[in-house]
Amino acid sequence: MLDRQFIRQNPDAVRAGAARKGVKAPVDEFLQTDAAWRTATHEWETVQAQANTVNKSIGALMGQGKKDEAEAAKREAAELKSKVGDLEGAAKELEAKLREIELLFPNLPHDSVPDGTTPDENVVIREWGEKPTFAEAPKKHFDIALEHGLIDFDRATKVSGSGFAVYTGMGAKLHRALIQFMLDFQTRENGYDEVYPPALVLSSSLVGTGNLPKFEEDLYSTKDDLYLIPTAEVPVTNLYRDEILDATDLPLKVGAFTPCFRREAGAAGRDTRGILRTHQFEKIELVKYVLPEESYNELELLVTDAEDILQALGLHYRVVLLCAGDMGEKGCKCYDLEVYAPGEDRYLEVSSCTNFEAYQARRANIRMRRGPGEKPEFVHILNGSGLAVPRLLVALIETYRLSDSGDIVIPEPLKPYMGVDVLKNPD
RNA sequence: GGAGGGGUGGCAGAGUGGUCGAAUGCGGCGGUCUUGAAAACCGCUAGGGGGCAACUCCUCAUGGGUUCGAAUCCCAUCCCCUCCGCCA
Repeated sequence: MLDRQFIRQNPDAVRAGAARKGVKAPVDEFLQTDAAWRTATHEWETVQAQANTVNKSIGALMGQGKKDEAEAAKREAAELKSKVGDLEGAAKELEAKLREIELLFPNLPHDSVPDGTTPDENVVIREWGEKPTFAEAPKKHFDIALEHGLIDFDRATKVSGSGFAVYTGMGAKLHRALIQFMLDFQTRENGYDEVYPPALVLSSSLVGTGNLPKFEEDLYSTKDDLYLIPTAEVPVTNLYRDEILDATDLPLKVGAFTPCFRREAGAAGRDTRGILRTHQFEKIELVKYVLPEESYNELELLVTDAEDILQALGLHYRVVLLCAGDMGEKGCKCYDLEVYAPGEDRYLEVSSCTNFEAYQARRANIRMRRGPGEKPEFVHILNGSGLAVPRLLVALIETYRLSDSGDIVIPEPLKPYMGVDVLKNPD
């Protein structure tokens, strides 16, 4: 959601910003409805004010024992009442319509975001490490997973259909070790408060983050008006919905591990082998509530917080600044972290770090107050994965499988969690 | 699932159908006093919308209803608490 005042005063800037994302913002519809709403509201309030005055006078007249005058006032009030009802109905209807339109506006890209419509136009900001080299062509993760018995794809399909994985044995343990390591790291080293939120949420929470009403087809829903979360961003961001935070408590940093559920409706047939794209996956999510003037600085810090994991694991990756057309509707500025997977010979997105500015805060009504007597202001909200588990696991086993023996070397930080240094090739 | 109780401002806690957006206390802020602090005393202290402004409207869980008028009465929904049952 954008600031109403801003849209009124800068309709062209809103149109232009949305256009950079390849989205048409309903600016004209907004302006028209907004004007009608304000007119209707004014009319309603004027008559309501009259009615209030008359109603109050009735009480006073009764108190003074002026019965006749009170009766006359009652008749007048009754007339005003029906007028008020009509006007109120009209105003409320327009307000609801305005809100509906408002929720359809995309967020506007920041000035520092490059133009572009496809991933080809994203900009690589920096790379870390080097592409690992192998004596033989490195294996793909699903072959390694089968070789080591880390994942049972067939039984996953039997149990849940396509797009799921059953991690088995050391695969399950590695999966768990990554989660444990990342959460421990972000809470110990980077100052995030750990939270374990529900994986089922009300639709109102999804409106708050911007997933509804526009992107319902991406979500799994239940018969109970609850949705499965597509990311921990949803429950965590909504933690402070309708609250006014104390500015001195900012930045508020929350880290959460959850499963994530996505229908991947638009991605059927893409990345079908292995665990590159599944309907359920696990990740650690980092969410920050910050002062508006700090949010772009906080975005850079968020990116490095997520990078810390990849560096600790010694995995080659790059940081990509997404162009306006590729970053989705909700963000102002977004960096992707892409880890290199040797078997795939490509970079896999394991994190998207986004500054939403006040877009989500406005939808979810999350504000802060700078001091006593100050007006509440919307906070800026940022989030990023830190990181997504399956793709990280892919990069890990593809990077650390030794060509000659087929053994998988466990990187240093994971050893305490794994209890072993190497996954021996069973053959 | 059954029975009962309850949702009021940052918190606690009053509230008779008619100057109640709401007593009082605590907390917070400002002031007097003090070398400074404490204490005491005085004042201020909910959120949102519209309007340049004066001002005005809405909000006492939410949505309906009764009434000229609802925090107050009625109905529905949601949430919380207690007891019983069930359960990891």
